[in-house]
Amino acid sequence: MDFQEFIEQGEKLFLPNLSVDMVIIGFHEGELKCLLLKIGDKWLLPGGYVFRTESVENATVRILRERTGLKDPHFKFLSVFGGEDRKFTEEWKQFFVENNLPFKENTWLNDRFVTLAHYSLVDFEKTKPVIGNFDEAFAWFNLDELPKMWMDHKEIVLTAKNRLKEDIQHEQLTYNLLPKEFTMPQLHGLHQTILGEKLDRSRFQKKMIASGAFERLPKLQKDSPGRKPFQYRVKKA
Amino acid sequence: MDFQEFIEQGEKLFLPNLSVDMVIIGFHEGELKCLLLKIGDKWLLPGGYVFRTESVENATVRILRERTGLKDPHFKFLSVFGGEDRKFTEEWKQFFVENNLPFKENTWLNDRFVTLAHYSLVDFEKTKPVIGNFDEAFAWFNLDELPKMWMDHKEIVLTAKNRLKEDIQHEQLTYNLLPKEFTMPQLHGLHQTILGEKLDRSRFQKKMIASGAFERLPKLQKDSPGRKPFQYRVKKA
DNA sequence: CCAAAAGTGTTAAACCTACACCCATGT
DNA sequence: ACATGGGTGTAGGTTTAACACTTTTGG
Repeated sequence: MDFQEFIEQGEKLFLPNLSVDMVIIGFHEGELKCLLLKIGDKWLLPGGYVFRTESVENATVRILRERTGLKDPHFKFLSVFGGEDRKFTEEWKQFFVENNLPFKENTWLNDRFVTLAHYSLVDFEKTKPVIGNFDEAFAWFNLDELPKMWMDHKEIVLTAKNRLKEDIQHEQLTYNLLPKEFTMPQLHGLHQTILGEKLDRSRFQKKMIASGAFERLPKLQKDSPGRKPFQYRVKKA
Repeated sequence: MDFQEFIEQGEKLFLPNLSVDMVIIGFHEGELKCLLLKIGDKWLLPGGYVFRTESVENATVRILRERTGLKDPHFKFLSVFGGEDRKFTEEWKQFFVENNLPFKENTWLNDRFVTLAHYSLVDFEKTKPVIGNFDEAFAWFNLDELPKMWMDHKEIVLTAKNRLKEDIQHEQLTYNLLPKEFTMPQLHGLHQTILGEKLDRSRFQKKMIASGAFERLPKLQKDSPGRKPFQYRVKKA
């Protein structure tokens, strides 16, 4: 579907007033990053709309795949953002004007939207972002150094950041941020980054192993200075 | 808004293809009950639609208040149900025909709906249910003895039941199911009912008190057989 | 005074914490 | 050999579990 089609056909193809947004989180060089797209001079979350003939879940996976190139991306529902005047009118207007496109006030794009926000944890190395119809660029931003963003999108990212902190306490899901095979030191550092605090190395290691979620691979990794760590993989059910 | 208005104006007033449903849960005579409404020969969850000029949250509270008569009802988001063919066409058709109403296939009521399901914990005694536009009756059903229900509404109730089990482990929220002042034996029985298992009385009591969420009232309650229990109240922040 | 209900104690096991210690490896 | 990074051990405190004990009250 190209640009023109999208604008013209959107109203017929998609469920109106409903969008799906994704906070796509990766881990790179000890920092949590979030994938954003640029439209005009501000950034926004990867997102999309639900086809009238498609389930919300399907739309979510489809949108994720389109933007990340991943076959089977992880994702989890985050929250509904449904403010009474949640519109992107100003942002779209600016974009259309700047690009010499014909701006119409009453396009479906300018309607009030309820969005179903999700977060997705991805392997930074495996993720090959692809920009969408309107997007000028993509970039990974440190969760603590977000750029100017559309509407409430920054708030959505911060909600995801906090939710991740909570979820990590109850579920084993952070391995989604690492390659299939990873070491305990890597997982340890990741947890410290997410929680923003130091975690005892010894205790962390034992807790993770005791959780039974991981299986140790007899191989060791090639590294440089110290002892070589074991690798781990998520235990298949 | 009366019946006719609702059908005719609905399309203009409400966000299309989006509904809000509520699993309203009460606790009565040692059993968890769920408030359902009757339309035709099946039952459904209290629910409604979001005004175009209203936030989702506002709609949720409004719908809850309308059906329960409670001023400040508790509620928590449950899940999105967004199947690709989630329609009530058959159910509405049957209802309209049986009531000699003119049925139109392509009314907004028969559209595909994405619903935002919530659960609400209420004080059974304080809740005075009110039926809505189409409803013939309301009733409280034991969560384990649900009647025939519309579409996926039974699934939604079961999702709420399971979610409640999980949430109870992490948050102090079950007091919403009891009167403002309650005893530990009451809270104990409630937890046992929700979890479906026996909990050590001694440990439960100490855990609850240690949580610091409750304050003991020096009063005792009048009862019949044994010792009189303390009453507790949620500690104000 | 006895049974029932509610509250409190007791003990052992399990778990968490904060380190200390030991092993492997590159320089 | 030694600094670095990784893995494991241990002593202490805290929390949990299971059940025993005590207090209060109605009959």
